[in-house]
Amino acid sequence: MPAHYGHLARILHWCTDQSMTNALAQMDLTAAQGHIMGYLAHQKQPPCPKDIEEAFHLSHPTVSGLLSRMEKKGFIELHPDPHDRRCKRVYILPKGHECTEMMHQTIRDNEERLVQGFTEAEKELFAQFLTRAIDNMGGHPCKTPHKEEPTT
Amino acid sequence: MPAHYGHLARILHWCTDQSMTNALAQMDLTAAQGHIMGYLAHQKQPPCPKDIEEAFHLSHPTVSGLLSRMEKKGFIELHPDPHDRRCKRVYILPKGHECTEMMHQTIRDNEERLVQGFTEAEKELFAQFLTRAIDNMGGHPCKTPHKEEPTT
DNA sequence: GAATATTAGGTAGCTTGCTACATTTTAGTT
DNA sequence: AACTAAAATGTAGCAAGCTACCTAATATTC
Repeated sequence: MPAHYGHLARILHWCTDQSMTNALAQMDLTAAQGHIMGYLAHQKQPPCPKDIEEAFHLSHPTVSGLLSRMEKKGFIELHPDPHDRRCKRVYILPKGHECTEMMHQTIRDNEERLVQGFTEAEKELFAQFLTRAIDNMGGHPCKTPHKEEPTT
Repeated sequence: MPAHYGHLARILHWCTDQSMTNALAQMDLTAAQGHIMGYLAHQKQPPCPKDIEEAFHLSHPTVSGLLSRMEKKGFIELHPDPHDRRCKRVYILPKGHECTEMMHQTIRDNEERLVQGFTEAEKELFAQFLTRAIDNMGGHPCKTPHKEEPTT
């Protein structure tokens, strides 16, 4: 039995995820809520829950629950869209804005740390290997899971 | 911004996980329940819930819930340990045994497929890169997450 | 031997994921 | 204009993770 690539990939993913989760916990955000904050910060217009569902491939009850908890903690506000009374719009409050730079810094730190001691050639090869392995597994069928998510 | 190694690792992990989850679903097992079946099959003695908690780093209420649902579906049976009335022992029923070879075959298929078209040297290098990246991230602090788990 | 500590497990209640069904509003058809 | 189809969200209820607190049985200690 050679190397367990799948298992190694799981562990590596777990490491980066853990790092972000810890950073978010210090701001009173759960991992899932942090992912959504990251998405919100990248949007030009306040998105509606439907947009979030599609970006993260989540069901609408899941998004609904996440947003209401984030609203309760004062990170966002939900207001009905005046042009379409079916929709709500998600607005970031100041407390929410404070999180995003912290999150981006965490991502940058992780990326740097992950390939610490790699030569430039090794970095390139590593990325190629990961990409080829993903392709071999049939790519990411649901387009790109967590597409807009700046996490990890 | 170079390659997002963390993100690629997440996607690769997702691919292999998906493959196992689909295989398990055909046997009326959820992913978490399948992981536990794999563990049970590798034990010499029928373990108690406590052993499972430690092997998978899960809380006892979580394990308790999983086992009771697996028992309800006829994959396992729980009997009190005659030597220690605090403990229960988890016994695999025939229906449970049917799952494990299928699971192992799925793992073998995934591993092979993942590095399809890789030369032997490339395989070795890939495993090294993954391991080095994990080390750079501080390893897997909680010893090895999902240690005994043959899944992925 | 009796009091105390540890250990295994249960229960309650939370978050985050899901599906299925109901509701409301907009869009499209005739 | 009225009817139907589609779209956005809400609600109910389940799985799987957690923490916190409780009970019962074994181990330890005095």
